[in-house]
Amino acid sequence: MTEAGSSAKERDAEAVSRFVELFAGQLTDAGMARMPARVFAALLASDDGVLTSAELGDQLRISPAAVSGAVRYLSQTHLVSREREPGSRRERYRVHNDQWYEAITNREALLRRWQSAIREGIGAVSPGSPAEHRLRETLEFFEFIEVELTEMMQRWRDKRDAADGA
Amino acid sequence: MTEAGSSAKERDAEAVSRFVELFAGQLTDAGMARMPARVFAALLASDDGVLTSAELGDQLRISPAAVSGAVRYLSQTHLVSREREPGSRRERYRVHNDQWYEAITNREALLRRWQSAIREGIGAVSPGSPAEHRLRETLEFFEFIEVELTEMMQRWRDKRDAADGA
DNA sequence: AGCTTCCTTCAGAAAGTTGTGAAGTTAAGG
DNA sequence: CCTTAACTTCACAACTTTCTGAAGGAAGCT
Repeated sequence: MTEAGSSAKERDAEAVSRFVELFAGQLTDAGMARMPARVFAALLASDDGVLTSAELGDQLRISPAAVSGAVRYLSQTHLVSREREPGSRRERYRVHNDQWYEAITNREALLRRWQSAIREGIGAVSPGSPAEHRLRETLEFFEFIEVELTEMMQRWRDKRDAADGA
Repeated sequence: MTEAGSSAKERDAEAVSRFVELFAGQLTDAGMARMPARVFAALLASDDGVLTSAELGDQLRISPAAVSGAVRYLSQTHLVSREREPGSRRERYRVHNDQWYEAITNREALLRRWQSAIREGIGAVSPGSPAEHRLRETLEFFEFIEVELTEMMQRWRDKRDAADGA
């Protein structure tokens, strides 16, 4: 009876489910919608990082429609990729570490929109006012962050490559 | 008639309002609740970075209750600070660039919770499995980010100090 | 001390969001 | 070519969130 006890040799479905819900909850708090968060967490904890629609619906007790909505969001934001096993109509969803690290740190589009909004603001306040100064500094800050994030991810890739190569 | 035309010498209340709503919208998209976002944007665009409750309610067309809720959130998250002019019951809210840069980049608490959740997950999957490997790398990534963000903000402060000192 | 002004809290109405069932679409497989 | 399995879309119901008006409380001013 090696698998009946809590020998920790085998995957404990219940403990995995607890993790999935816990981590999904954190992601939800951080702003991600609930279903995408749960699907993402389930994929992260899955054995090979791949699950089918049916497996997801089954594990999370949600309808096919909910799975569909969640994976659409996740693949649009590049947190997971969809695959189709050739000669099957079963779709598979995969989480790939390299991909989703990039996805969550790629705030470039967001930062650009913010910068653009701030420039609007600079045009609206009185020239030379403290408000203008404040907004200019804010703009500089966002520009700084944008560059820094890019460099940070390059450092991460280097670190990963070094670790894998060793 | 210098102020009647669009000479851009004066603050254009309507243009400022457009900026406030635009930027607040971006913040809302990024996950911030609407009222806090609007209040924050209004403070950013205000002349001295200070507004009273009444001014905020007036400018944004919202009830005192809404102002109250918004500033409670904003001061809890250190995006604005509250002041009380001595000998007045009028409260004033101030946005201070240095403070809120730190606030929005300080994701330490969040990252810690994520790390802790991931550790749970590592305990739940089969030792030696790809799932374990994936979760361990994820944990490393979050630890990396935590350090990097700290260093990034130090670089920002240095840059600011250098610019101000010059 | 009492009045007044301002802020906060709270219950509830209005608005928004989410997930489901059911119908529709696509493509494999006999 | 028809059947059938799988995914998607859509309308709606349940649930949440949000903002307001009204009542309550704190602190200055006379």
